[in-house]
This record gives sequence, C-alpha cells and structure tokens, in this order.
Amino acid sequence: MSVAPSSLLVDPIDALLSAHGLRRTGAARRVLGWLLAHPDTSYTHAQLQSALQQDPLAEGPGEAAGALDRVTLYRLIDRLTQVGLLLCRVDVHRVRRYQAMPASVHALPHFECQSCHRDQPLQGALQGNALDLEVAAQNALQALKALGYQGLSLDLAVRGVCADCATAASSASG
Amino acid sequence: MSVAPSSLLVDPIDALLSAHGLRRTGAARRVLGWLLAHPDTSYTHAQLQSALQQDPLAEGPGEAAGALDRVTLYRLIDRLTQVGLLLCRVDVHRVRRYQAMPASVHALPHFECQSCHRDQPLQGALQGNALDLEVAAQNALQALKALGYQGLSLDLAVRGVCADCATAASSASG
DNA sequence: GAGTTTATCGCAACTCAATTGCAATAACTG
DNA sequence: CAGTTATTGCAATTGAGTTGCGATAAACTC
Repeated sequence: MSVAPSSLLVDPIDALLSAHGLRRTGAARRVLGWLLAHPDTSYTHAQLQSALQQDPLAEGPGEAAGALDRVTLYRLIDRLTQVGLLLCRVDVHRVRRYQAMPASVHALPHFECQSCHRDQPLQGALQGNALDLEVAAQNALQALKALGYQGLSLDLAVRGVCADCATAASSASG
Repeated sequence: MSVAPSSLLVDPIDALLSAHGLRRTGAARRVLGWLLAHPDTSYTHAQLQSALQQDPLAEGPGEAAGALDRVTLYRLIDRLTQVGLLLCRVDVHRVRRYQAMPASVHALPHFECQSCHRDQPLQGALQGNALDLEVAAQNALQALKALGYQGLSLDLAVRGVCADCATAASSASG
C-alpha cells in the first residue's frame, strides 16, 4: 500500500519545522503552533511559557500540556528565530519579544517617550505622513527581498520626549 | 563691579544643565561634555564609564578624572535622558546605548540579522529607496514636532535573515 | 555669608532576563 | 534496528540594571 506523499507531513506546522531543518518535537510543535495561532501578538519568554502551560488546544493525543522547562523554551525560540520562523525584537524594557514572522509587513511607526517610558502607536499623530512612510518602506523591502534577504520585518521607532512630558518639564524648571 | 549676565553660565554645558533643571555637578559636566564632544557615537554604560575614567580633557582645575561610581553614572544618564538631552536606545544585545540627542535626524536604516546577529547599515542595499524613506521620515518628524514632541530621533530597523545566512541554511537542509 | 532644603553621590545588596555545562533522552539516518 | 545527533531538563552562573540608605554638596532663603 503506497503512502501518499502529502500524508507524511499533513500538519502544516510539522512541514514548517522540517522545511527549516528542525526536529518535530512536541515542544517545537506547541510553541510554533501557539505563535502561528496568535499572529500580530508578541510574547516575552515568560508570557509564552505561561501561555503554553495552560494551552487547551495543544493537548493533542499524548501531548502533555505541562510546563515547558525555562531553558528548553529559551533555546527553542532561539532556534525558531534563527531559521526565520519567528521575529524577535527587544522592547523598551530590555526584554525580548517573539512572534510569528509576518508574511506581509507594515511599517506601524511607534513613539517611545524617554521620560514616561510609554510606547505609543503613531498612526493618529502622523496623519498622511504615515502613508508615505508605508509606501517608501514597502518599496525598500522589495529591494531587500530581491537581494536575498528573507523573512523581513520593519520597525520604525521614534524616540524623544512626548508632548505631555515636555510641557510638564518646562513648567517645573522654567 | 557689575557682572555681565553671560558670565554666570559661560560654559554651554552648564547652561544646558541648568536650562533642564539639573544641578551642575562635576559628574554631570563630565558626562554631558563627553557625549556632546562625541556626537553620532553611542556608548553603553560600561563604555561610557571607562571612557570617562581616562578622559584627559575633563581634567579641569579641581576636576578629578577618577572613575565615576557605577550607580551614580546609571542615575545620571537616566536623568539626562529624561530631560531630552540624551538619546537612549536598546541594542540587539539588550544593552542600552546613549548618545547626545542629535539636532537634525536622519533615518539611517539598518538590518539586524536574526541568524548571525550582525547589525549592518542598509544604505547600499536600499539604493534610491533610502532617499524616499528619508524624505517621508523627515516629513513625519515635522508633523510630530508641531504636536509638541521634543528631541526626536528616528530609528528604522529591518529584521530578518540576511542573504548569507539564508543561502547557508537552505543548502544545509534542502 | 550662615543656615536650610533638596538633589546628587557612593557603597552594599539585590533583581531578573538570559546563558552555560553536562548528563539524559528522543528524533532522525543508514 | 543500531548509531548518530539534535533536543531536553536541571543546576549553577552571568551581567545589565535597580533599590535602600546614609553621606555630600548644589541651590535656595534670609
């Protein structure tokens, strides 16, 4: 009885893991599965660990839903990131945040205030300029893809002191 | 003998400190002086401490050039950053990097490879697209300044897997 | 200028994300 | 199925950054 080739890797997650040279272990399936099921959301190592710990969906046949070892999770997300399956960035608090590498990328500029340490999106404030940035960024990414770069994600951060903090500071010392 | 008003704060560094509500201490003068003397260069806390330790220029009359206390330096750069005199960003290695807040900002896109962890500038690869990005970014900053944001700096980071790592990975598993 | 207030300094102890070494285990390969 | 090699889990360690607190010295008041 010949086996259809597609039945070897029915699970798209397994297919992804194998295609990137990673072993199809329970931990890898759980982590990649969770992140692919929650696109556009980034998780710190701690958040990901606790999310996986009580993930009801991951309880496949024989798939224990217990806590994954801290170090194992660290090394696993490292591997997933290195092959381009995950996107990793460091947030304002010096903590790494992981998410599934998005297929199409938008610029989504954000502002980091160095006084109140808030990280706010910049859509409203930028108005039409955001669109120009978006177009320019998309063109830039196309150029990079043509050069062989893979799994590209764009991060546009503006840093400074927000209007609230600026007025508060000037009223205090001026 | 009347004192000319300008002689009260002849030193531009002292003037900056006072204007931002900070005390004109030896440590503050040394740190801000060094960073203003080295624009376009960012320093980690450790780099800044060792740079200041043997700074020959800072040895003014009565100004000791000994090592500044670790914690003092941490708190000092925090204060300078909060008032907008310094620009602080977190690099790929989760370490904060400080530099004097630049007067005019250029987008200077850079690429962070998640496989080899190299952080390379993107001027060459982007070609004409870099210029479009620059223009769009400058316009965006003008819009923010009009809204009261201060001391703005722009950071355009592209993350993914560089061409070298991508070909290396595909030849290993494909 | 003397006295008061308040920011800054310096030391010690501590937090927390992330890393390293190593033995045990489980996927892949022939 | 046996052998190889990636992955796992535990313990111990690193390193940037923080907190508490008494001591010092700017800035402010009279």
